[in-house]
Amino acid sequence: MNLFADIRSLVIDALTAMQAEGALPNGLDFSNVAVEPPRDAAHGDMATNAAMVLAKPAALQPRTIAEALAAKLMADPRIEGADVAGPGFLNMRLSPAVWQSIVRAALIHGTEFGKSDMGAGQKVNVEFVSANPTGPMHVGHVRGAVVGDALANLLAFAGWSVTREYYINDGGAQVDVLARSAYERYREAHGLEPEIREGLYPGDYLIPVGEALKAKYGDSLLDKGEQVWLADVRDFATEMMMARIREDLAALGVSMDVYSSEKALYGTGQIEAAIQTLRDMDLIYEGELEPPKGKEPEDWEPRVQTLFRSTAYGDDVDRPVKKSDGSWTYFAPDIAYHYNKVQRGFDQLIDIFGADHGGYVKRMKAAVAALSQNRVPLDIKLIQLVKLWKNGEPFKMSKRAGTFVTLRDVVEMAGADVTRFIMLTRKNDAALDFDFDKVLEQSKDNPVFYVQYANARVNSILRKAAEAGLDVSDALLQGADLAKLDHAAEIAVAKRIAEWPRLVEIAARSNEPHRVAFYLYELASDLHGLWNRGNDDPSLRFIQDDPATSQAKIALVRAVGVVICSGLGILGVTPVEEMR
RNA sequence: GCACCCAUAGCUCAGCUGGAUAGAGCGUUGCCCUCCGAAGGCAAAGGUCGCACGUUCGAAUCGUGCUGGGUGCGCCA
Repeated sequence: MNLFADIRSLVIDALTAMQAEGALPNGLDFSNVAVEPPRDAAHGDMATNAAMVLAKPAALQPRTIAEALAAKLMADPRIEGADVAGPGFLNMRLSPAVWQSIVRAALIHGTEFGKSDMGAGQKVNVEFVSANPTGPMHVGHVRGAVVGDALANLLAFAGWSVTREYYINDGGAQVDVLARSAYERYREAHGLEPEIREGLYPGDYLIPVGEALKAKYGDSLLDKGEQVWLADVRDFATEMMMARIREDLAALGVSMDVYSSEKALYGTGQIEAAIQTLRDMDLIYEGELEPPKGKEPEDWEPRVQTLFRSTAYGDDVDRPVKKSDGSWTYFAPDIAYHYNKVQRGFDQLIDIFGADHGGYVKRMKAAVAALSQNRVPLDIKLIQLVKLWKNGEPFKMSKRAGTFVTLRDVVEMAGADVTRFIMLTRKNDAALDFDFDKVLEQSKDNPVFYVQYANARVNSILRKAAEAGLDVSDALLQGADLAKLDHAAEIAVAKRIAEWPRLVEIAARSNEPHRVAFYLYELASDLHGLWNRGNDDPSLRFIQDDPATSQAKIALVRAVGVVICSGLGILGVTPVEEMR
């Protein structure tokens, strides 16, 4: 289904045949032979660098190889022309039938068109969001949630078996702070003045937690010491926050397959076991760390800690797994958690972190490399900041949350579809501006609108054609005489459609879902362009007097719509049928 | 001080894991609706790809060293 892969294997077959005939020496490595669309369309439809890559190892002139290869390739009916150009490129022109057949393939496979088996069913775990269960999700989490979810969709489309996972940080001091904050709201629910001291969470969202605590415990916790209520209130509040977070995720259209709890790792021996595994590899020792250069912490004094020899796996310094008082650092349960993922049999791990966790990447990769004996690759995607804008100025603060803009604010103001698309219009490691005014604008300045408009146009054309008395069912369009799609402008759109399966593989290989968004923009642009050419050249209008010609043209339009829907599906954006 | 990320047109950004004359959108200039949705399209102008070496047949892309910006750097998570 991937045309580029098909042509590449055609090239490889030709090269192999040349070896059999003695035109090329045996034992050449073909892995660097690439088949790509040339940047400049004037160079043809496909280009291969085979002659340049093989010239040196074969001890032949690039031109000699290229000419022999061209002659071989010309025997295939799909190849209409093959010219040697530049330093040794072989430019191929494909027969129109090739492109026309792509349109048919898209119609037959529908939104399955472009699916790949590249992942070969390997198990990949995508861990994302993992927001602390101490409050509702805020803007900072939204981009990570969208990127993680879209990446998971993309990998599934490319043939991986994907697990979406959320790691609940419910084991540290921050959930005690949550408990104390909720307790003040509990007191408030009894008519007492809450004491929201410095360091507690001030947001309104804890008021319902206080009321729920009152409903459950009555006044039995009032005027009691922390040792009486802390654990219960902590569990109760954490549970309520997680319920809230699940709702937030649902509002964005994200659902997790697995929620893993940090707290659940304590007391089960899992942390000890993970650390012991490292110790058995001589990667754990007691030692002192050098003070950080530059700005030294004021209260620095050397302490002996339990350290992980992460430098053995490329980290800059060894990292503590225990604090000087002997308790675990945050890193220790995280090691155990990643060990758990390795033991569950994943072939690949992906973590989506905020950019402020950049300093954590090397040690986490070191831990996974050590614990999996370099079997399981860990890719960590760092998500850069989102800056919100409204009315030309930075948008800050939420009335509800007190200190931050919540996910709910964003989704209510922009809608889940718009939010998701915009969050995917930058690569993950570049900062992103999110302007509420621009993302809702109905113009070509707004990529969401532009792509949605293209899909609405497809539907509009299908409606008009039906009104004109044409049968535009997929079954009929699949059988259309696509040889009638002979105009260069139409072939150009078919070429773009042909890129889709390849783009899916490129995006999946690099774990970069944003590429899908950019591709859809280009495809939309092609459709808008073709549409407008119909203004000047009536022969390019989709609905013609001749029903067979109309069907072929509408088949092309429908194929564009299919790919847009497929791509939007990966991004998690609902295609609109009609603009209002 | 060290590590990681970023630097591409006036502005906002793509750029296929090394390919040919580096691409979009905005903005500027000039065009296109008696015609399937002009909420759109076409065209022009605009570049030492931060700088300097290096690897290569070939570098925006890979390596090294700089410059400028962001993030992080034991007893937070």
